[in-house]
Amino acid sequence: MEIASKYDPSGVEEKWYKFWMENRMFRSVPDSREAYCIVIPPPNVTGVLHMGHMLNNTIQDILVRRARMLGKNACWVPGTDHASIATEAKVVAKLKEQGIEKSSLSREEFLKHAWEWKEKHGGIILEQLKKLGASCDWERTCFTMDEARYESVTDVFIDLYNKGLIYRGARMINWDPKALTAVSDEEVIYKEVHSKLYYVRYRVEGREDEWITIATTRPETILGDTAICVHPEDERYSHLKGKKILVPLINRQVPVIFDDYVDREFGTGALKVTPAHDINDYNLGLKYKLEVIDTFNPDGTLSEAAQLYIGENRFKVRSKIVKDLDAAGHLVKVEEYTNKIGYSERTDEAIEPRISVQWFMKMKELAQPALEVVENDTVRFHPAKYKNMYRRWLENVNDWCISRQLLWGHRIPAWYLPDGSFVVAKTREEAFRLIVSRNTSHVTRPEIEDLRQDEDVMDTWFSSWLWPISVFDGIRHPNNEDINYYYPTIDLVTAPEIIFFWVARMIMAGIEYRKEIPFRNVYFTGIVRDKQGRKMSKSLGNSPEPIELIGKYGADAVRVGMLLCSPAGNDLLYDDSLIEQGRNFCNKVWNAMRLVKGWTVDPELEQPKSNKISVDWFDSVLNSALRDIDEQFNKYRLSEALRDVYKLVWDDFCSWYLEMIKPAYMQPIDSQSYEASLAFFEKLIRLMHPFMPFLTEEIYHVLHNSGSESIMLSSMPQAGEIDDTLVQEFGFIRELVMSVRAVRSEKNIPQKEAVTVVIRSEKNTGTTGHFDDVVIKLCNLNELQYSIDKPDGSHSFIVGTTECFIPLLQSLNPEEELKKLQEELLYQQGFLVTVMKKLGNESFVSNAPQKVVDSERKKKSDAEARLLVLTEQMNSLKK
RNA sequence: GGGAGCAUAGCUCAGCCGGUUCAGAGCAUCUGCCUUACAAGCAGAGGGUCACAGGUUCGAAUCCUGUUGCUCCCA
Repeated sequence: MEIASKYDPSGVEEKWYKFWMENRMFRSVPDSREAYCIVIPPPNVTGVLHMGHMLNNTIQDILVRRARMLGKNACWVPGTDHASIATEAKVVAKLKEQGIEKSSLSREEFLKHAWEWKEKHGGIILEQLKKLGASCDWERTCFTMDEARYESVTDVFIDLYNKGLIYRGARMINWDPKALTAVSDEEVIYKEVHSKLYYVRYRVEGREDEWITIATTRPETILGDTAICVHPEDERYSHLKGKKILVPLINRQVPVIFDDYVDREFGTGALKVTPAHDINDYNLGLKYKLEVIDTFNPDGTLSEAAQLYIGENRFKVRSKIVKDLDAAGHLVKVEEYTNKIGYSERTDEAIEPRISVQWFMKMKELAQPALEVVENDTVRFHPAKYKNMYRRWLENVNDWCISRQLLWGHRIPAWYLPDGSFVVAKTREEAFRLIVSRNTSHVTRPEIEDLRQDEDVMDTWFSSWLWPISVFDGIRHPNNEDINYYYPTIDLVTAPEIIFFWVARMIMAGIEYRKEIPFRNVYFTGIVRDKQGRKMSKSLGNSPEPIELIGKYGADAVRVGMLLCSPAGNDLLYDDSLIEQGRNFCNKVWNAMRLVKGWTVDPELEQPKSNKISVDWFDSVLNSALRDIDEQFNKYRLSEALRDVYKLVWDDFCSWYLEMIKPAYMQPIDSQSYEASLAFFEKLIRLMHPFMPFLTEEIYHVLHNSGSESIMLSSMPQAGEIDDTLVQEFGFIRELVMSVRAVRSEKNIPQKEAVTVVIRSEKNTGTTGHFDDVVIKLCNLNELQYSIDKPDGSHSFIVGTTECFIPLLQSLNPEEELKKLQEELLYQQGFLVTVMKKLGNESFVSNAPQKVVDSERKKKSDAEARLLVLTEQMNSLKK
């Protein structure tokens, strides 16, 4: 049967994924083996697969497949995240298209639409992961809002409330006027923007023409001013003690306060204080008991409290009020100014700091143990540099605002009585029982129907932080078989961007609810960027479509290509050529299989010595590589591990071993060499399988003439004995072969034309001779001779410290060669001088370790030997 | 404004506790080959004052200090 000379992944990939699924090979249930578990960072239900997912999930799949082949019970739990804000926005937009306003729907009606949307779009990304080859246990697929997860989140909220770690209160929070919800500090992105600094003068009360000038970037908040603040030691303003200032346009009387918070160098040194709309002003307000006037509505328009511009957008008001201030003689000057403004991560709307009643979670207590486990490497970060970032955040962490004014999410289990008091409970009935049992001073006992549940839902991350526990239902059933077996999980693969949002909080939740870390290692992937270093994004349109890429090159090629250039934590500059490299590698392996598969075996044939030694040599090379690759995996250097595999397969196996062993055209091979080669090949594809699951499965079945076995359930090859001397000896042979090739190329001698090579040495002294037949084959020699005499009329070259000749080959260009030799001679002489200098240095010989001194001595003798040979060669050329 | 990290070949990076002929790998470039597994290939070659300036040391790409440039995180 003819096998195509180009590997075609289409068909192959689908076939094997189906095969794995039908045989439930990704399925994991607890047993006596060691558990290896990864929980997927749940992708957002609104999302589709992007390049970042491809990299991230390729890495997870490699880890899982390898663990499985190492005999562990490997379990990769997939799932998706409900993404409160993003999903709600999608649903609202879709409803709008249908002419339905969100406000016209009840909560239940809206949620019905949201669930419909989720059912329709929420699974797309998981289907796409299958194309990549992801070996998740799909029977365990979870969703952050399915029944078990929903209830777990509710339980945790109640538990933390009862422990006093969750509280409700009025605080300055980050308000998203577009999504109409509070967001946490972590969801605010600060961006540098060009804006203006307005200098506005306020009149001192009771004076006709005495003013104080402040500088502000937000003149629209002037209407909420309740004080002017200056530095207590600022002489420019000390006469204003006890005076009142009039807020422009509305003439509100406000006090002058003195506080060293004010930066005297900034602007005029006088600060307007708007406690309702700035966190620092808010703190000043608390300190000086200032009035708080909230001049904005939730949607960012001005409220009645502003007195002017009521109902108009805050940014429109900014230009209007500037005009009006100018007209009223209050505007002194305007300067260009650059400052940083917070934007909502999800809606990109400018955040409005706002005082609002929200639910908060105390972080300090939880942070401490979470910091410790990372500091002492109980949880290891790869690369470790992220520990710094982690530490800084945890040491300065603020309370977490966990309530959101949205409908799509886990509803806050708090129940209010008509008088505003509340209890936290799972159901209305429980809440009612709690109230009754409390037997508070209610004059009239409330009815159960009077209870009103909190309208808000929780931050999405408040469900994600439980993920490693909740996917095993370990919150509701802390002693179930799954959680006891799979928890703690082993590895987490994620992006550094969510180290605070998610990683840190999972560690906190793990310690709080399992008294145990949630994972032992965190592998941080880099960001996939385009060639110019820009982050890939839909809006820039600089990202290839992952599924198309897989269709064009094959999933294996994409996996290999992306990982090859992506050391942990380093960004990856994506280019199609990476994927081409992956595809070429697949093709190389495919063709190696065609070669080996094409051999005919002659059982009568005795194994030639050259084949025997080639087999022994490659065995050592393979074992050595297996050791190195193990080590790379242990250090989570996956990219380097793949690079080692790539070199082992392409260079050592294909370029050297197969060339050494392959029979002449149409000639049969002996059975021992054939079996050995097959065994090597099988080890190699098993080694490659985690990186390239589809191709290796295909080859596995070709090599085994099919069958129902799967490579993914076979075992990872283990390193065996390494014959160092053999490997070293081959090092010389490799150089010899390369030198002969170089001579051929230089002298234009075609490979077909056989030549003779003479090695200046006694035959069979030391280790020479074992590879003679290999050299003869690779270099197409008619003879390989050993002689201590230099043959006349021959071309010479040096391998290591040994002189070699090709007789009957005249130097085409003696001068050129002489020049080269001269350069080499100079280099060696210079080198010898530096070595001699070291050895002549008393303190070097006495201080440096013996090993180093010995190696310097070896360098010296080697250099001397080469110099001798060089001089001889030059002399003979000069003749 | 505070903190962290990086700077090595045209590009992306490796180089662990200072010491092997240590200045490396892959890609790209150049040269020669359609050699019977593979042109998605084979065989070769060129290319770097290791950002700059000092210091420690017998010895520095590696450790220390400063300078410059870039990136990230936090407020």
